[in-house]
Amino acid sequence: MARAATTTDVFNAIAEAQRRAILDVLAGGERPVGAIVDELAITQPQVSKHLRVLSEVGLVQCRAAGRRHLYRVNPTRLRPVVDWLSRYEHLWNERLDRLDDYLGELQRDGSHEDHRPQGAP
Amino acid sequence: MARAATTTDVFNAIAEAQRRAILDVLAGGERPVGAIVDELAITQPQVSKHLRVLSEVGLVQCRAAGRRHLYRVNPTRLRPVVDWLSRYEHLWNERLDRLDDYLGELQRDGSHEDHRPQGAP
DNA sequence: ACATCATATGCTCATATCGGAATCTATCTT
DNA sequence: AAGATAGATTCCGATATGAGCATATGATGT
Repeated sequence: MARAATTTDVFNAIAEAQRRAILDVLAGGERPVGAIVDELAITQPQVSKHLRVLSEVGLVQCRAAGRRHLYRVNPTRLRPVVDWLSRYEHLWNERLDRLDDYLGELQRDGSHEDHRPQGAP
Repeated sequence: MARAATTTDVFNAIAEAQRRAILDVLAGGERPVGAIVDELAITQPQVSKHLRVLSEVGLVQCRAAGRRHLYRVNPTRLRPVVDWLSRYEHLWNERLDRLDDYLGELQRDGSHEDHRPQGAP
């Protein structure tokens, strides 16, 4: 056997730095492919292929809008990674810092606001 | 270029399921190679090779004790992954659950006990 | 219908991989 | 010293990869 397929699981999908970069762009809101191509220095076919991988593991979702395909990140699929990491977080001592972050966030927005539809300037 | 080397960064190193399994074993404490071989169903050479990869990215450290090599996990090296994930955690609505986990942990340790919000089943 | 824009797919290539089997090195035991 | 034990390393083969480039698909506007 060679290395596991990138579409095997989320761990393999996010192993590639460019795929993480794409997700980072999409974390700013729904974007067409071209916007990713412009923002990162990757060719359009590469972006499309990476989006395909991300899509197959469910990390992004697509919506057709005219001749454009709008991609958005689906962060819930990162859960296996978060869960796995949670076994190790307690091994180093930053619970308090992280707790403080969460408390701060909680206090700041106070409500359950969820899908901010991209405040495009 | 082919896929990035597994030793490129932590993301690539933990992409392989067996390597994560090895780390999981080591999360239970320092272990010799043979203990990993016994606990997981992997051949000794494979375990050694995986340990080498994990070692090169700093996820494990080795200590020689006689003819045995005791490995232990170095969880601080998971930090890049945690940091990257933190950009996405706020995008899904589990702050409260996670907060509760942290609060629970905290209460068990005994420090900071007055941050507990009311209710929270 | 046609030209154009936005995206997806197909191909080829070089490369790093994981697994298996054999072997080497270092240390302990008798 | 000889043998046994614990790990590490090397060689091999099969495979999936990411990049580049050309091309196909599909929607828009005129």
